[in-house]
Amino acid sequence: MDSPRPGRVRSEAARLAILAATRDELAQVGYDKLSLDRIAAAAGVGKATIYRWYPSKSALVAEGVLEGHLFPVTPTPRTDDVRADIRGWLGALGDLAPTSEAAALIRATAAATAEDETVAARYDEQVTALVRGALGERVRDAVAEGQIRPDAPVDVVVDVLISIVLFRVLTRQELGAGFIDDLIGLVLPHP
Amino acid sequence: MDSPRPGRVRSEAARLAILAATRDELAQVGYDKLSLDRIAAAAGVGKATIYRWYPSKSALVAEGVLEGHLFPVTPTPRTDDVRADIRGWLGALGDLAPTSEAAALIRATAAATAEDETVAARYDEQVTALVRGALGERVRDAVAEGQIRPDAPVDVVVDVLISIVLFRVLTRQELGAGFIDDLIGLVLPHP
Amino acid sequence: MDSPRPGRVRSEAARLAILAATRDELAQVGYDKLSLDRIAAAAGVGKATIYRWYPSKSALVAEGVLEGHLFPVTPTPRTDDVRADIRGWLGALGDLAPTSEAAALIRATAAATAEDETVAARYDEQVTALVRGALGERVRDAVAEGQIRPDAPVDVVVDVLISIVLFRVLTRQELGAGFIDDLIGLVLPHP
Amino acid sequence: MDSPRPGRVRSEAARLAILAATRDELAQVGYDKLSLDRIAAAAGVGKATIYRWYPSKSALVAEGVLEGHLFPVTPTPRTDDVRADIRGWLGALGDLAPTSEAAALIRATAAATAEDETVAARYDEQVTALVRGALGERVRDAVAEGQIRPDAPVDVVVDVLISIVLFRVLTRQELGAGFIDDLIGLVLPHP
DNA sequence: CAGTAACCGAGACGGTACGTCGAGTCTTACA
DNA sequence: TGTAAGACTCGACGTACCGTCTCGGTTACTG
Repeated sequence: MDSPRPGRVRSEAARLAILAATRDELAQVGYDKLSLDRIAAAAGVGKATIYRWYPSKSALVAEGVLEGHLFPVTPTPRTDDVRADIRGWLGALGDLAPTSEAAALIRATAAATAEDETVAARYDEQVTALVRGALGERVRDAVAEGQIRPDAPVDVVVDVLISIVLFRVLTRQELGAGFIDDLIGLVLPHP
Repeated sequence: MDSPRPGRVRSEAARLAILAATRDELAQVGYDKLSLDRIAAAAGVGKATIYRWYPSKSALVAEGVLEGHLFPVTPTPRTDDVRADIRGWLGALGDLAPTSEAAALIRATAAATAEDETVAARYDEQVTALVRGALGERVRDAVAEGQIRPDAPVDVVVDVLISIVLFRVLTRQELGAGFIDDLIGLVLPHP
Repeated sequence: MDSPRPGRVRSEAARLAILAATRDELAQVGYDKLSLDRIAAAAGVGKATIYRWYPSKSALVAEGVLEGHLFPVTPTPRTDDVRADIRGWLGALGDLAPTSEAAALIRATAAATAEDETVAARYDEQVTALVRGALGERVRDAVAEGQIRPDAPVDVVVDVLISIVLFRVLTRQELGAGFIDDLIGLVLPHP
Repeated sequence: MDSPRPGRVRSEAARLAILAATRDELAQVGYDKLSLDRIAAAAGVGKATIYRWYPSKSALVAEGVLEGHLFPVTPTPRTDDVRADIRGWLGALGDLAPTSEAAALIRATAAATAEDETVAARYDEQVTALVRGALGERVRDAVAEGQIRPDAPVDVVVDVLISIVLFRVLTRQELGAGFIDDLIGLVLPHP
């Protein structure tokens, strides 16, 4: 006889549809006006299915952050020149139009971070830590290679870079080439 | 000549009560959960009186920013040593407990900035510009006095300082003395 | 001696404009949705001017009734035949389309009467009494002329006629020729 | 076959609570001042639940009429004497104090009928038709038994009776014994 | 003929209720 | 037992009126 194991298995399709719909909603209307009714409808999912796994709106956003579905962390291509690399990374983010979907996502995530402490914790673990790791490694290598003054406080440098990007996106200001050059000159000091 | 419009004049008492109640609400529950019903009740004001003057929740917050009722910009006391001055300013902001009312206000304002473009513009004009002006003047004087390397990009330095403070408040991370020292060493280079 | 008080005299133009606008509003949207804001705007009058003279919405409607501006009491043309006269009066009211402005006014007045006791009293004095007087005189004359059975209860006959008209207008039913003929045969009995 | 729609079924308890609260409100404050907020609170029901099923205030009243929860149609006890029966029915309604809850309900329903066409239709189907049916049957039987002149227009007689009652309740006039006797003598003619 | 007092328009005020929408929970039928 | 559908309570939204209250300005009688 078969062992009757009643119960339907969790639908992975539903889970992914929920996260995708959440990301779309976030980008389009922001965190404040996020509607779980709309997300459920767009994902073709019952509202209860969302609440079965995410206890609240902010938990859903946090989970999206955790999954990496929300925040497009641009990888840093690597060359021999650390300043060119960082300039490329900043430039890519700086080229984001303030009206672009990616910028809207960043702003929505920032709003969620401001509103909810658990989202802030998730954001820090899953997004900031990744960027910090990647940038930090690149800068540390550059220090080892002698491109940067050996006493440069690498963690502070990385935090400054992240902060500046976030600030510019939040306030919808451009991140111009001149500003980037000055910034690199300031925080990546020659030996 | 501007002819005074007929009708009863706007009540200044109501205006101030609304802004005060808005500030309280913002600090207590954040931008996302702001309730105009509650604000109106707390201010002893009809809801229509709020909507008569502010077309939306974000406009109300923007007006609060404009009036300077929301954001407590700590003035920079001035000594002979620019690094001590900046260290004092950063330290005062760094001492804000993440749970303090002032920190909650900053986070709420940041959320409003992220959600709404017009708030972002107001924020930039009325808050960032003030801080930028005060810090910029201090740093420029220091450059003139020879405390800082003459080719330091003052505007970038100031933006970095503001960004870092905002980022730390948003992510609810402490702004420790070590971090502050490293930061000052990095962005206020000796000649 | 009794000297008339100084000060500006009441504006008759404003008074008439208010009553006219009230009548228009009543016919268009009914008593329930009557808006004093709209009436004031339509009459080119300040809201306070209305409230200076009428303590409430229902008082305004009552005053309109009193002035005879609201209810078009169709006069009864008189011939030798009382049944033809009454048939003519009923027919004129019966021809009112349920969507006509006059029918809407009657319904609005009925609603006001139902809602407010003072309006009911005014309605009775100023409208019902008029119709009762005119119809009653006509029927009494007919009794005297021998067209109607002498023991017919004239007041009851008149009340029946008024009631039937009001009921039909309220329920938006037609007042057909057959019904009218049967009604006249019933309540205007031959000697 | 009607396939049952998915989803939670409509709560009968909520439906009945809404109708009961509506009846109470109608009797207390009348149609004009009906407050759906108050009804929802009294019924222990969310406002949206009311609006889910009734598109407007008048539709809610219409449904109440349909359910027979609003209008207490006094049944006609039957004896051998049609005039005594009708006199009893009129007397029962005539004894309603103008301030009684039942009279207030009738007035409120009349106001709703005047304001809204769909309520008028419902009222006609569900209330007038019932009374018309019961009274009509009684009168027709009396005609067959020879108590009333055979050519009496029964439908008109019944409409006259209903109209008179409504008119008296609307205008808050008493329905005295003398008036009732005269009325019966007029509309229920002996053979 | 200047004062002055009641009038007027306009419109802001504190409230109440509207009809809609969203959050988070619960209850169906189905798979 | 998980799922889509959808009804439920609660509470906020932004709008419309209510009835009251200033405003500046306009008559028209009075001293």
